[in-house]
Amino acid sequence: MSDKPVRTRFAPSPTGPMHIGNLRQAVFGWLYAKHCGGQFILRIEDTDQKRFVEGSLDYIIGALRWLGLEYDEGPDVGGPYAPYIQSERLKLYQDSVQWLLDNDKAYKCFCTSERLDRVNKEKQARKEPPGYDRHCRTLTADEVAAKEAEGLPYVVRMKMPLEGTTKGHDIILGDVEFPNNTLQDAVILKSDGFPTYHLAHVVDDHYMEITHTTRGQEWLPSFPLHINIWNAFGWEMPQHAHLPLILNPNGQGKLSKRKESFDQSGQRVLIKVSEYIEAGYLSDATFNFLANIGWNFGDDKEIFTVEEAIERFDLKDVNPANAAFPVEKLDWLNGLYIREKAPEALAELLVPVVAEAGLNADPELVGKVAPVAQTRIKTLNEFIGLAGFFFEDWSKFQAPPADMLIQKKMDAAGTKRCLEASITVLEASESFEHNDLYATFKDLAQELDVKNGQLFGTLRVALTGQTISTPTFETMEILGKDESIRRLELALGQFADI
RNA sequence: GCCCCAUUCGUCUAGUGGCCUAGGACGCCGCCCUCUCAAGGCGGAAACAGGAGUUCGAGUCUCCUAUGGGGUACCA
Repeated sequence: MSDKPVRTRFAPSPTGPMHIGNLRQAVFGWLYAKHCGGQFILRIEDTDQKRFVEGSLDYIIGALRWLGLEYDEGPDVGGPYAPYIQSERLKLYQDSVQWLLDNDKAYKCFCTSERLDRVNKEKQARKEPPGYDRHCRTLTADEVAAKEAEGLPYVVRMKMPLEGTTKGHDIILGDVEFPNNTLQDAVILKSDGFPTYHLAHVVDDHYMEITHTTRGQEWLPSFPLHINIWNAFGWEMPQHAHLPLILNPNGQGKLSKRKESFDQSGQRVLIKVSEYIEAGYLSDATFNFLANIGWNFGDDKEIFTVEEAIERFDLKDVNPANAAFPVEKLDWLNGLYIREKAPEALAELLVPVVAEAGLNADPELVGKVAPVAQTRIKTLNEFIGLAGFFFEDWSKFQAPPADMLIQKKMDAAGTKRCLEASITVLEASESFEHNDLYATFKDLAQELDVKNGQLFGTLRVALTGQTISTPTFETMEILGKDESIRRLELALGQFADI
């Protein structure tokens, strides 16, 4: 092992919106680099032209920035090992492949896809494992020259060992080994001149001086291929960590953006990072949540800051087992982070949410409402459902229907009486501070011989038009005397005919 | 089919041979508080996949089976 500075990378493909499971892979790589005082690199692996999706780079960068995973080098920030986009590094891969060819570590394969299909079908018919039959591996130099002279397209395949085992070591999994007779002569350079992932990532990791790789366990089966590529070049291999996968909440299959899944309560599981942002999840809560899957802080501590996580994190402590996505825990965690925010800070986060909902996001009003909603929302967006009425046009407030105003074990006459008495009390009220209001109305309930809940419930509905809302007297205080009375009178109007 | 990885409460996890009568958290249930909904407080149910070994002693080590997951592309 060397004493070179630790360098990790996150190397997504630009195939569309960023996946939440993908973001967690980035968290672990980033955390390890930070823990070691090293560097974190963003590299774009776009060697498959067909899967390229316009705008992907923005999604990737946006997601990383949102979560606070700043990278030291990358396509938009540059760095000493630029470029950081694989399609801009083709020469390097082609030269590397040429070296392997020259040194008998790889060979050109002229087989057509038709022949490949046929070979596979025949193998299957004989109940043999599918795979390339290494037909071109034994071509003589003359034969190769002849085919090239014909202008036949070719791919380059890795010349894998035929016997023995390939042994590897993984930081999380420990020692792993694979029988070589089950390995394939994988394609490393495609006929379009682009390398495959297998070749490109090895070359890049080497030249970018990556010391520790992190990637999902779905890559484990190709680990022996990569080991053989590293060995063929004679390069010192970085340490590898195959991270556990995030499975659907029911544990069936890995979390995928291609097929939807649902949690226990029937809610669709959010997959794209942008969906989490739009739904009003906080980045620090999301970070905490993601870091807690497959890794834990220790000391029975589940709530921690980014700094604390950096301090403690180590790849070797990552749990090797795949994990069902514990979505419901994010709601709890997010609610917790919301509650712990200073009210002003929360209000600041809420202003854009209110505006986004098409409401009047007056910062002063949001500042008043935020504290009374704080313990009642798990995501920023829930603020709208609970307290959105504050930000509607007050002059357009409609009186709720009578049956909504009438509380349990009450009738229209009784409700009317409550409203009338409440208006009288409010008009006479000197203080509009919610504690005073509470005391006043508690007395009124007694006078009227109704339960607190009956009187307060009617007031709540009259004031908010909702049965679930911010607390009644806090609401009254924010609405102010005139508006409160006006709304009660509107409600009273629903009982005009009795 | 073949190869690889994994397996502790419903879920995320602690646990690296005696400290385990298995700890924490979410969720769930109950009680308290209470103007709704929350939050908060208190309490509860709930797990070492199964079988053989190794050992004085196994959740912890080995093997087998089962189950789950991943891979098996000129995709990453």
